[in-house]
Amino acid sequence: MPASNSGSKAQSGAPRDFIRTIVDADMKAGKNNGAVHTRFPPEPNGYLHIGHAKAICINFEIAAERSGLCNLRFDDTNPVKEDVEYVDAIKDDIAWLGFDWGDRLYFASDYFGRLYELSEQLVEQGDAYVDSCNSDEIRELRGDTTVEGKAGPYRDRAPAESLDLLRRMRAGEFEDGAHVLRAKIDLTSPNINLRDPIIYRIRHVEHHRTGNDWCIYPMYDWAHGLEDSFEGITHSLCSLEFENHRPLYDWFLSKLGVHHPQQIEFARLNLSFFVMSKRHITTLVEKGAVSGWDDPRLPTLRGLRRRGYTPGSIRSFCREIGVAKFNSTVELVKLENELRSDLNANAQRRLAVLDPLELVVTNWPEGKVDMVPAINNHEDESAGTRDVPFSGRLYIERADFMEEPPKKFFRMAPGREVRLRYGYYVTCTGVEKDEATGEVTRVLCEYDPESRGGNTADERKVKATMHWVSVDHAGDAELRLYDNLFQVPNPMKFKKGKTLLDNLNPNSLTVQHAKVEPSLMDAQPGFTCQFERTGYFTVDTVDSKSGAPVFNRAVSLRDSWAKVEKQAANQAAQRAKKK
RNA sequence: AACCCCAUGGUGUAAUUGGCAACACAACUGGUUUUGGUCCAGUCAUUCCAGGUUCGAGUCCUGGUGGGGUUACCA
Repeated sequence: MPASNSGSKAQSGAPRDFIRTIVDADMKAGKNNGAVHTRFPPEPNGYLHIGHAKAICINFEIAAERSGLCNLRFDDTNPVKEDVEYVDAIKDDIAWLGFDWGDRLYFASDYFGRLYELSEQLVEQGDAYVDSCNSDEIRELRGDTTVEGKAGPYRDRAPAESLDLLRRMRAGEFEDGAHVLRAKIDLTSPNINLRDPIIYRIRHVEHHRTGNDWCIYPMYDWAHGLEDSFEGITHSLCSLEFENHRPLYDWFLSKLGVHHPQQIEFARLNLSFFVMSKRHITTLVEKGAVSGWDDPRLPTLRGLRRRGYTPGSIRSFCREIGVAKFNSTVELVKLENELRSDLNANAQRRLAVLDPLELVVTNWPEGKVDMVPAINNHEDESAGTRDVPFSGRLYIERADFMEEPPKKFFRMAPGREVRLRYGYYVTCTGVEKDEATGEVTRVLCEYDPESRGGNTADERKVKATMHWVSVDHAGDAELRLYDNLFQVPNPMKFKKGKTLLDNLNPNSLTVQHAKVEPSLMDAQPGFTCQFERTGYFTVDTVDSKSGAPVFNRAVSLRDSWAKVEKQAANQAAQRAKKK
């Protein structure tokens, strides 16, 4: 199970939404014997992203909350687009999220035989016929939203003749495209899906699971409802774009007189600063804008996982955003908030200096090393402490020292006393500079031997507590600081002649070399911790090596000092403008 | 263009089904703090518009406006 305190705050009762309301009403009315059974039905043609996570959470959680079941079913009806590689990746991602489909792993391809038999029944009933028009002719005859469809020459083909042709299609007597099986519904329907939709098409293609057993493959509309029916699904939850397919879903099931689940549609997830569609993510991968499908800047589950997102944070995010039929865009900060909330409670703290500046403690005894205890997690006492070496030469953050500090700057400055976290109070006594550039190369200070651990007997206050790492004990680590992949909230909005790529953020990845406390040098891939005062980092699962760790920044800490700085900068700019 | 769906703070969702618009995030104030983190307190909408029904409308009706989906031998 994922380490998580997910749901710790959304405590105002169980989630409520229109789907849960329908399901509960059905159960109360005794429909389906009062049971609920859902399914998550991906096509194995790509990797899952956080939008899929929303659907996964909805299906698995609605069932679990009501002691029901949720199946995992691969909708592998189109062999030209699918592959086992994706089957394995999808299973892995769902399990990582923490959901268990038990022994209920199904494939549409396992139903090919039953699906075919029912199609013969439909033909015998006179509800389907074999059409021998080619795809252009079919499209032409079907019309469009302004033009009514017209019957083609084969629509009134006798059932016996259609049945014979269907059997020969199945037997492989025809080339791709020679015939199709179509439902006989209504060519004049304003809903195009009802204008004699295709049920089977001929495709002499090897299927990743059934090999060459079949040369006709069922279309989504034919397969999906029946799969739901076979599995005893009670509520078939899908996204809004299938709304217009529901009449067809219902038509097939009622014509066949089989178990009839209820299809309910909900809005897909949109997240600001991200693109969710497979097509666009593919573009990013192919154009080299990202390193692959598991790039930590991508909203793919593999990317988020590598970035340092926890399963619990994704699940609580999905719970928080709710379910509705309105096409909305959730702010990225909402997701980040869930991650911070999870990690704040569960991640251990470590000391790491991202942009090192040397600090010399001039009154520190030569050669002395003091192992000071550092608290692993203030939010979780059971996480205990660890000892960190403190010595006379330290690294501090360059941004934590200013020779001429502005008003609200609390950190180190000449003459000022600050606390080095878990260490000692130190007072800045001077600086050393590069004579040519004027850049500060070292900061000098004196420590108070009575302040070990960060407290003094006289309880005098300091305004800042800073993190540090001992120079002689520090390890070198590569840090990958991620920012939004796109620089605009809606990357799909671009001017004529421009593309998605023009909205990329050129600074979405910054690589830095940091000084880290010794314990971090053998951190295991996937280990996630907070670098105190900077952010949450996770050891990269691809490029990190023992002794040469690589850390990905999952998310930074909230930084109210940055806001103060920004405000000050804005005010200064405005003042300059006035002059 | 036709058909279908949708519309509640800056964002995402609630509202016991016609009865005081709630929660989370964001933003802003202030307090606490050995992380400028966390935590705590406070501020921030009369529900797209116009009519109607009603003692009473976010909720029901009519008409607008705006947004999304569909028009594949993909799912």
